[in-house]
Amino acid sequence: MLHFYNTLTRQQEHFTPGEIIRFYTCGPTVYDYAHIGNFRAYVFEDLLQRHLEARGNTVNRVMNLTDVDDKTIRGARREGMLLQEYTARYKKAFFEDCDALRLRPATSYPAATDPENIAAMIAMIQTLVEKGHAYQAEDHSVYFRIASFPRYGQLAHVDLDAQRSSKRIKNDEYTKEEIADFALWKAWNQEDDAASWESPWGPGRPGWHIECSAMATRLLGDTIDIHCGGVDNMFPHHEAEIAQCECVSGRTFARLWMHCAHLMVDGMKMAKSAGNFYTVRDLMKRSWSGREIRYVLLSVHYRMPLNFTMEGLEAARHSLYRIDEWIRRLEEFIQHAADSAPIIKKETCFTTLEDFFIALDDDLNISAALAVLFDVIRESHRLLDQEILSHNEAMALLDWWHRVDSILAITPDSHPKEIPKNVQQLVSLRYKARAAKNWIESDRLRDAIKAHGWIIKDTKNEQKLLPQESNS
RNA sequence: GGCGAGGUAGCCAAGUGGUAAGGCUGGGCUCUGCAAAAGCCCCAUUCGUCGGUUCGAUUCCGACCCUCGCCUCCA
Repeated sequence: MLHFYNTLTRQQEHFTPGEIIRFYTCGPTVYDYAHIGNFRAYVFEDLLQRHLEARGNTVNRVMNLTDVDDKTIRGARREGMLLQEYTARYKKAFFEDCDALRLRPATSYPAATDPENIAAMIAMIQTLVEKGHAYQAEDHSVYFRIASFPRYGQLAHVDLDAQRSSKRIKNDEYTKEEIADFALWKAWNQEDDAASWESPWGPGRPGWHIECSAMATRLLGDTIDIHCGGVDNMFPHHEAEIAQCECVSGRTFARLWMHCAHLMVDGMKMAKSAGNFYTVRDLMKRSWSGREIRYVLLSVHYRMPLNFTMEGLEAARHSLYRIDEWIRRLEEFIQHAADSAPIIKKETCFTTLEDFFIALDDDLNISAALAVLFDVIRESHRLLDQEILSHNEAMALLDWWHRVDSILAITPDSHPKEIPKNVQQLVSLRYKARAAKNWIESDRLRDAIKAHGWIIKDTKNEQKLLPQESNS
């Protein structure tokens, strides 16, 4: 039974999936490399999708790409590039980073500037204007009339009347009926350069919120099952999406809203000025691998603030090695051990395997799920040590692991690195040295091999070579 | 000021009205010529503080302290 915390109701609710789960996730604004805070949200969404799929559901997930807004226009201008060229660069980078973090691709990645999306946005705005939910102001921009949608503020539990009287908000936009009214269509101005589309209200570009509303409903229908994002998108972005969609369709926009908490770095908000601002590629340059970054982002419950540190990455690395070693040992056991090992009662061991998935059913309780994994790892080592694990049981464990890893996606890359010739030579030299019990030479060669990026593990009758973790 | 999240061992982090999962670090041991990114074992009388309810609270209630986030376009 799936159970998720719904931001809308502030409660855990049963989630009953339909035939296809319609899932919308707010994607990046492609004006720069996405940072690990952004990716925390995407990893959380990936975990959710993978778990839903592991539970046998079909997920139709849409992630938008915001490729026109103030920042993209400014960036293109600064670099003297066309907007499309500029955003193409960061779209490409975004997908590279997604691959590095092993994010499952969404079903589609609509971009705001796709003609069919611009058309959908204009159609929505038109309907809103016709129904009296929107108006064109003196500056030629079109705004959503908050006063026409009493439920506005419901998701974030924001009381707009209180906001209105707040001193913090300066009424410096005189053209809007109310300060909180937000732009649906922004009239063109000089600084927009070529970022302009024709509309019934004159040339201009879409507002941010209408993008998501139009793309979500165009691709997934009026009512979607799950809508995710970071907490900071709750207000006003998601609030605005609800207002727009529900005023157009008259139906509930999203049944379930899920928001992940912020990521912090070294206990502080990540900021370029604080020098603690990381992109995925920054970390990979420092030789952290995608799966290590993924593990850190994955291993803290999504509704808890995540404190990202180098120590955390280090811990992730060691945890992953331990998992690697366990898989390696199981595989080796299956290969080498004939089915002569004594059969023990299967049922008495590993009764907790399903608990991994049951933990995730409970609002993605990843900590409890990982605890199951590590318990199983320890227990199977014990049984292997005692030589009472059966061949069949080892196969069953490996099978289980494949199901688990279809969610976690943390196995090392399946293509082992080619061992360079010079390293192979050093290894064979070391073999001879060891046969002659020349330990000084053996140790020297071990260091030499390590300098080439390979770690040696001596076992009873062979030298095992393992690549030091690098970008993978 | 308004709204919200959180304070559990050196660090990260689950959880429950009945006496504290898991990971990392550390210590011990096994293996090893020595090693190791190997394996096993051990490591919180205690869950921010102070009261209350209770046979019993880390878990429920109240107050207080601290940290963090959002409050109009930052995931």
